[in-house]
Amino acid sequence: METVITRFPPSPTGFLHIGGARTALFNWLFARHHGGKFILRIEDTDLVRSTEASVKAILDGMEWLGLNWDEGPYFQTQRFDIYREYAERLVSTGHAYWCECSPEVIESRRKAAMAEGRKPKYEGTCRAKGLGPGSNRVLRFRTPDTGTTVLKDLIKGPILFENSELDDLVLVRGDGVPTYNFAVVIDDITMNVTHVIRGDDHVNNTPRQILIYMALNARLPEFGHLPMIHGEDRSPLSKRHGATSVMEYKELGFLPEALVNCLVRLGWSHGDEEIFSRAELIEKFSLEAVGKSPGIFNMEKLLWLNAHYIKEKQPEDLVPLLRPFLSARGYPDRPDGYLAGAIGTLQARSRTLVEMADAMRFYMVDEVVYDEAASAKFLGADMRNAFDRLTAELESLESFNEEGLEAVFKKVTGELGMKLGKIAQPVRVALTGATVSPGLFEIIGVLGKETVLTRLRRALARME
RNA sequence: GUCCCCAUCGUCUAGUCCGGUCCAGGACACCGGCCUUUCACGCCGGCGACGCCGGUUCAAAUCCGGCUGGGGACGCCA
Repeated sequence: METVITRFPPSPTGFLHIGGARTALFNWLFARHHGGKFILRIEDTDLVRSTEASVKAILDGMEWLGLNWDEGPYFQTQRFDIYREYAERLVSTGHAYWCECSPEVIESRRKAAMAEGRKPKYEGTCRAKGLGPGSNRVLRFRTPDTGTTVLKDLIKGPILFENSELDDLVLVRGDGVPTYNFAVVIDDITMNVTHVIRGDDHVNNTPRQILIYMALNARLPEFGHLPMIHGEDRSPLSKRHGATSVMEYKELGFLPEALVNCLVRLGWSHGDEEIFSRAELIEKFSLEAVGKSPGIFNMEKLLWLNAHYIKEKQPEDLVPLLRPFLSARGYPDRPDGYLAGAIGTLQARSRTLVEMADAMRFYMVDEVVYDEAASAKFLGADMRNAFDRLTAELESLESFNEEGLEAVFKKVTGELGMKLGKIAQPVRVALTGATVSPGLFEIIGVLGKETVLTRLRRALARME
């Protein structure tokens, strides 16, 4: 089999969104699985809406997800000469002609057709005029009047289109800029793309594109159309469904491996498996296992996956990822080792880095803030004695490890004839300010002797 | 309106190509229980679906037709 070449061609009119990211991911995986090439191409022929900031945002998103490309990014605006050459070829072979119909006329005919319940189509007014190029004239493709165009879709199977349903699409605009349907075909031909994997919304463009390939005598690539991703209400994913930009997920504290895992399972499956490492994805990915029906993006599953990947990581590896969230909260700076220790106690309790950073507060601040209800309930005068004894015992404890701490707590509770549970919550409140936290001995181990004693004494002082 | 696509638990899906092994399996969420110094994690259990109607067949989630529902496209946007 020849080298597989796929591409991801975003238009730089916004951020890299969830749908685009999945398309990119599937193209990337397909190329990697087959040991082929993955090309990044920026489709910026919409001069008005394209921005450089969007290009940057898309590249950032790709990089964060780890979708590296082998060629590009190419920019369509830098390839006008190529398109012009192919346009001339189509004219000289009788596959394209110049049209002088004004956009206004076309538009009003379109509306009229819709109003009458007909499919709006360009009638071919200028087909036989034999016009040459001129200002404001567009170049149109001469679509065959009869016949059937077949799209052999790798995902959906064969789809038939009657050529009579199609009209003479514009290849080059009045200002000389090529349109999407023309530019993609030329790009995919000249970049030797072998597999076009893209969103479902392009199915209806495909017969037109196939006709252009045929007019150019170019070899057809394979096509695979992915079903769309919808929001909870089954409408196309948009802002009102929450975060749509990939980078927003980074800011919400998600790990790229979780998003990738979530995205790949939307439409693709491998038996009953849910969790896939990058290497496993590359090994197992195939278009045959891609489903045909649209899927709904499910935040709960993403959270579960993210929790999984947070648990799986080494605490040290989480430190640099968490730091931005920590400093955003204005916590004092702490050494890596200390942070890693704290993270280790929070991994099983955090679904996102945001949750983790929030839960980190008591590890970071110099003085804990007591939850009022908790302090009223657990830091009463009845605990004075126990805290007194505990403080004294801890003061003389050499190593603050689990065994030593447990021994101390057992000794004190034994002496006072109380259960561990009785003293645990008050100590927890004294150390963290709240009733919910990681295990007591874990916390003490991370906080260290000095801080623990300071916090216990401060709590003791409040017990009047 | 016209053309195109899709249809299994609330959600993601396995099974559908090659009918019987499926009174439909897994995962998320939800509900119980266990573990336990709190909360989580983990473990165990529960709830829950083949859109509808016909046809073919000894037998249909699986094949065929229709209907309904959803989505997409119909731009000098991509």
